[in-house]
Amino acid sequence: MKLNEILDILKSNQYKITAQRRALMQILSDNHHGLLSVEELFNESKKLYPKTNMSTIYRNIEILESLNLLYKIMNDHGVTQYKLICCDAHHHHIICTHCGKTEVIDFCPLDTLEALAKEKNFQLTGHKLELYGQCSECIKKLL
Amino acid sequence: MKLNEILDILKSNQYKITAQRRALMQILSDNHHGLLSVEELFNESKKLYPKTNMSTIYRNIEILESLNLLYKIMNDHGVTQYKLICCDAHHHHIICTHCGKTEVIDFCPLDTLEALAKEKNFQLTGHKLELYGQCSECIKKLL
DNA sequence: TTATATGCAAAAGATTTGCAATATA
DNA sequence: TATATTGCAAATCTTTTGCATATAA
Repeated sequence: MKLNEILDILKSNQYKITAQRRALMQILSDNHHGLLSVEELFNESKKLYPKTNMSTIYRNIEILESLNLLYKIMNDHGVTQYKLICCDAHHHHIICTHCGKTEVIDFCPLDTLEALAKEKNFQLTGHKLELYGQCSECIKKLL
Repeated sequence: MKLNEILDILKSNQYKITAQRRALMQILSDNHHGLLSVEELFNESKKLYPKTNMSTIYRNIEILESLNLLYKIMNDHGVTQYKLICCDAHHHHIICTHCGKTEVIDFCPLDTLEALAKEKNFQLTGHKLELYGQCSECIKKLL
């Protein structure tokens, strides 16, 4: 998502645009690479606005989550990582377990999932499909 | 998985069977309901062996994870939850977001996922497919 | 008997909160 | 100016660790 889009969403929800908030949104918006931990978000934000405080990062993550703008996972080491949810169509990711790089997967078995949920008498409200592996660069590095 | 199976795996890996360990394994083994948090594992274990300590729970979770016997997710509230991995065929779950109940889903689009990974030049090492919804009992309760 | 496991308490790490000061709109 | 936001430090919560003691095999 572009920076301006996020800022507009925030504004239209009565949030003010501060320098520290803008820095964090910039980092999230620019990040096409992968998933970022709170600490990474903090460190990157500081590069744009050195005074940023960790509580500010947490508080803004909370806001983004409440607006359903954040995709959140726990990696294999138990670290929570974030990424902006793209505005475009629903999709899934393949995630490099070595460097954290993600790519969008253009596949979703939603119809099947809905049928399966119905079979079990569950009302399906969401689903998660994540692929894990090693990207080509990391495979090279690891050889 | 049955209690004896887990205990056998532990024994064959040179782990001793203590009362607190047995209690935890019992809880995990008996649990066909859903996913349990560390705190729940602790409280349930205490019912079987009151002296059990929280560190013991953590240390045993660590062992089970190292033996790849535990399925671990972070729920929507950021709480880590566990469940024994069944020995039988690879499968996925549908999870009730209200009560935590899980049921096994007999579907996996693995072939497709492998093809997708190949397309992206990723070496696929794993994947996660989880369905979230509300089970029939909870739907009734929530009405 | 010996290696492993445990309890306890302290340490480490992650996240949240209260409050006074600051900055946005 | 009024309200939301931030920084700071303390509080809270979760998880890990060191070490002496206890226990399984």
